[in-house]
Amino acid sequence: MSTTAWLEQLHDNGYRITSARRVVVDTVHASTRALTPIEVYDKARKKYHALGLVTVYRTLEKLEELHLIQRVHQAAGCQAFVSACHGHQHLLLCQNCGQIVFFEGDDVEPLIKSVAKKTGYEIKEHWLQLFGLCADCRSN
Amino acid sequence: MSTTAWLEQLHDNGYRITSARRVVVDTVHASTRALTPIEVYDKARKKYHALGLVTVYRTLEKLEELHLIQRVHQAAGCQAFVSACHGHQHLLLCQNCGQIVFFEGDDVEPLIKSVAKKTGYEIKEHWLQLFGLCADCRSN
DNA sequence: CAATTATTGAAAATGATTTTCAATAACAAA
DNA sequence: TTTGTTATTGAAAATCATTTTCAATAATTG
Ligand SMILES: [Mn+2]
Ligand SMILES: [Mn+2]
Ligand SMILES: [Zn+2]
Ligand SMILES: [Zn+2]
Repeated sequence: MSTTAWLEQLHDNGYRITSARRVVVDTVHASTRALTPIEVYDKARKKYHALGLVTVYRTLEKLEELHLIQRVHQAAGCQAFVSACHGHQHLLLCQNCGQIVFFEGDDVEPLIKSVAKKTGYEIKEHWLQLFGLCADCRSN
Repeated sequence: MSTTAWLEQLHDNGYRITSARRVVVDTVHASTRALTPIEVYDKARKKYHALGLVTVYRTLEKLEELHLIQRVHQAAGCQAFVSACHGHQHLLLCQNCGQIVFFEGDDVEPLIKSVAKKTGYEIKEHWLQLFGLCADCRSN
């Protein structure tokens, strides 16, 4: 999904397209790492000096609401965001450089059924996240 | 694992057993829901009025360090703690009442191998969490 | 019991996020 | 294109969670 598609989404949902929003969208969209609001702010400000941190927060909030980005939970903290995955995918994160890859093809259904049976819960949702070292970080 | 075992663990690691710590340990240990520091504080203060919130933070920190409790990540927030699981287990949470159950027997190894192969990552760790409705919340 | 020293809670400090507000920029309609 | 309406902006202040500082106190050890 392109940055223009993100801007369209914003527009279609009644939000105005502003320079501040463009630069936040560009920044998050371009990153293969999860970025915190401050990191987005620092990167984006290089392209648009007048940007305010508040606007970064407000824009991230809207992008999350429209499911264009998603929050990434890590042992180190849970304030960072990445471009959202498409369809049923999960995250794989490099513990060294932060690089993120989505993968699909997990088959947790049998597990879910067995756990549901044992516990009496009706299971509605699951989170799965893998951590490791990317090819680059392994060799260097 | 009993509360006395937790206190022993604290003691064996050079920490003193105080009234404040006892009451924090009791509170977290007794709960089948994840509790935030403020929730622990409110509950524990009913038994020990002089307790300070700072001490709750400090005690939780030590319990986490000794792997007696673990942080629970949820869409609503990531500051809550529960008694830690034993061995290789994962969490199942009720989205309505917050009740927590641990389960084991996931087999994500084949998936991990296949993802490792596709992505070139060396996978070191995984998080899996299930969400749903507990038996009580389903029927009521 | 006495001496040592970790622990305590209050208060202040910090850091992240949210709210308030007046100025401005986006955009729909003319 | 101009114009009017109104969403959006950034600065500053407010709020909320967490951490640090500090002098008084309580837990341990001998
Ligand atoms: Mn899945
Ligand atoms: Mn597992
Ligand atoms: Zn890496
Ligand atoms: Zn989290």
